[in-house]
Amino acid sequence: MRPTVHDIADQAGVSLATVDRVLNRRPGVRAATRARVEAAIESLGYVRDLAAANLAKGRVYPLVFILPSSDNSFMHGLHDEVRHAIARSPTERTDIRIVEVPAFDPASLVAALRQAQAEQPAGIALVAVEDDGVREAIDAICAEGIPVITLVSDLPGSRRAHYAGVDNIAAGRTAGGLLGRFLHGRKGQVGVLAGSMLVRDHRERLEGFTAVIAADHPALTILPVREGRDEPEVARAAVSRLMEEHSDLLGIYSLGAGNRGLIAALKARPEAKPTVIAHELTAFTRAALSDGLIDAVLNQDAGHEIRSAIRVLKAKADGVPVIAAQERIRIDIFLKDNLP
Amino acid sequence: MRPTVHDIADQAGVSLATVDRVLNRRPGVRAATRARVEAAIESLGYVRDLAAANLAKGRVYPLVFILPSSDNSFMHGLHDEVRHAIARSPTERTDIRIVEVPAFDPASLVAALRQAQAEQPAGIALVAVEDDGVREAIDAICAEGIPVITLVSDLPGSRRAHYAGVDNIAAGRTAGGLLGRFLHGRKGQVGVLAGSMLVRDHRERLEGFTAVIAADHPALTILPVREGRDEPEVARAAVSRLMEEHSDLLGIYSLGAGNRGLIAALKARPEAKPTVIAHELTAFTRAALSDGLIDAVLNQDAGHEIRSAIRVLKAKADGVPVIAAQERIRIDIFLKDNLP
DNA sequence: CTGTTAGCGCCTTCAT
DNA sequence: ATGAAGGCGCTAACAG
Repeated sequence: MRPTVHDIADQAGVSLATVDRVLNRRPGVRAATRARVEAAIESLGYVRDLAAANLAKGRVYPLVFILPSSDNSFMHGLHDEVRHAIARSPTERTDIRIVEVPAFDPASLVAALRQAQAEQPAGIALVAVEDDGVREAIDAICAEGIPVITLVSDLPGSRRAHYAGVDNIAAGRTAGGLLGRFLHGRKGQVGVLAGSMLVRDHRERLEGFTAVIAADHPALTILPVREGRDEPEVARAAVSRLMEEHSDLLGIYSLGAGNRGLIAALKARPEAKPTVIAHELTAFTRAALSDGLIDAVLNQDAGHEIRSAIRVLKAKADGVPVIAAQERIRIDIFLKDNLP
Repeated sequence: MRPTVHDIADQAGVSLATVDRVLNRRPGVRAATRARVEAAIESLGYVRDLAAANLAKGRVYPLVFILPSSDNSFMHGLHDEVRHAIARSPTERTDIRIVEVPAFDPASLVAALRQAQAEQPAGIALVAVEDDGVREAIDAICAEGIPVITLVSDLPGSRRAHYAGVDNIAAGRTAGGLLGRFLHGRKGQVGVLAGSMLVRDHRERLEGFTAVIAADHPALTILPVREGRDEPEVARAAVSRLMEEHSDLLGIYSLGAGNRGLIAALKARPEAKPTVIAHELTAFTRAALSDGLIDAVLNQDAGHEIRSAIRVLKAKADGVPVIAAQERIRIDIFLKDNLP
């Protein structure tokens, strides 16, 4: 049988209340007594039953998710997954609030963070934007002991407790490796469509992509990056122009969202079909994969990211460890042959 | 506040004990009373607090994992993951026993199932072998209300409650798609190395592979399958022979385990480097990927499979639903560019 | 058939 | 500074 608080109390010769004070680092215990209790905990190998503790406390985990209000399928999916999590709240003891902020807008993000902080939730998750003000706002929250984690796009240099998202440099490298092999030694130019160079995930994907093309596929030249703001219409215009200016384009790497626009542009010029690698599996990219318009899709599973974020926030709030391997968000690669 | 058993008792005008009997479908309640209680449960929207129930019951989940004793890295990894789960048992209320059986041996598997059944555990997981005796043994256990799930290799036609493993047809299709694109229109022969055609996962991978090659890459011819028994030495010999007999081999799809042998054979003939797709990321395949000896590795994450199997078995034992998307085991595709 | 009561492991007033 | 007692939501004897 696992040792309980009663065993500790017996062994240390104190009451349950004192044991509890020591366990929860509350004041009102003489140093000597505390030491006795701690010795008992140690020697018995006690580990607290979190479920029982939560039952007694009636604990719920108020969490705030700050998400950009971008109008693209990936972000819609992310929102949906948070809503699903909200539906599970009763059994998971969570109380999740979604806050929407304009995309790529540091000031709004900082304001949202401040407001979330005022609520003193058990944890905060956000899609970060690379900005020092954001960094400071995050650090201020962490300083209060509230765990903050980044979602989808990380913010190194901040004190965030965790990043729930893929390794974007590896994602970019993978795109480069696939595109290079699919193009198989042909010589020519490839274009890159990004959302915004303001977010770290897009910058890192480009970095990985560029590195692999340069190292392993020197016959390919990368054209200057076009930005589509992750908005379908902007993306469409950018890709159309790209294809007009370079009629002999061999490939396109779409490393952001708004692929609806990319696909529209590809459809508009069926005679010049480049090899295309895109990110995020949505209804649109899925159809394009099936049709052969897109050749491979790199995906991050929004459901996994959200569930992982919640598990990690709860664990951090309780100060218990997580299973690291379980929380690594993987890059899914989809070809038309393995669509789920 | 969520309704509790007390609320039900009040509303139905009965005692806690009666509510509990109804909730747990135990006998000793008049039909009329039962109906009243059920009406109260319904109208209050009651959902039981599993954590509290488990606390009261002192519940633990005795589970049996039946694993083949094959000497290859993938199976070693699978064993390791179960051991990790055993280490977490205290906090997860599980009590896991590992049973080892010879690989590809239906009779031993049936014997192990019978013995596990005798223990009346809360659930059983096994790596299935395609065999009617195994099917019957599984069905007999399910008939007793003990959930059985298949791991890595499924057994359709049995009553197993769940399959924790990848879609092997899709895996084979993916291998075919990648190999075809990497070979990019070249004309010639490709070889296939399997473990045994007795296990369903290998048969399905072959099926998917063959279909895609035939449909999308008609310039490629698939040679008759060689079996390596998932044993490194047997696999090495098989591949060596294959390469000797076909000096102009364009590609190899290794759809089973024992890739240590495949790699040794490839190294022995550096002058004739075919394009190679293999399964399972291990220390050996990882090194071969880095070295360019293998071009892509399809992987199933053993840790995810084991954790998923445990979650599902517990859920089935409790009769509660699982999050389907969370339990889908994905096919990871690794190139040298996205090694974790 | 139905109800009373104690208790799972932990936390929290309220006294002392 | 410490302890006694009651309760979280649920289950399980044991009585009636």
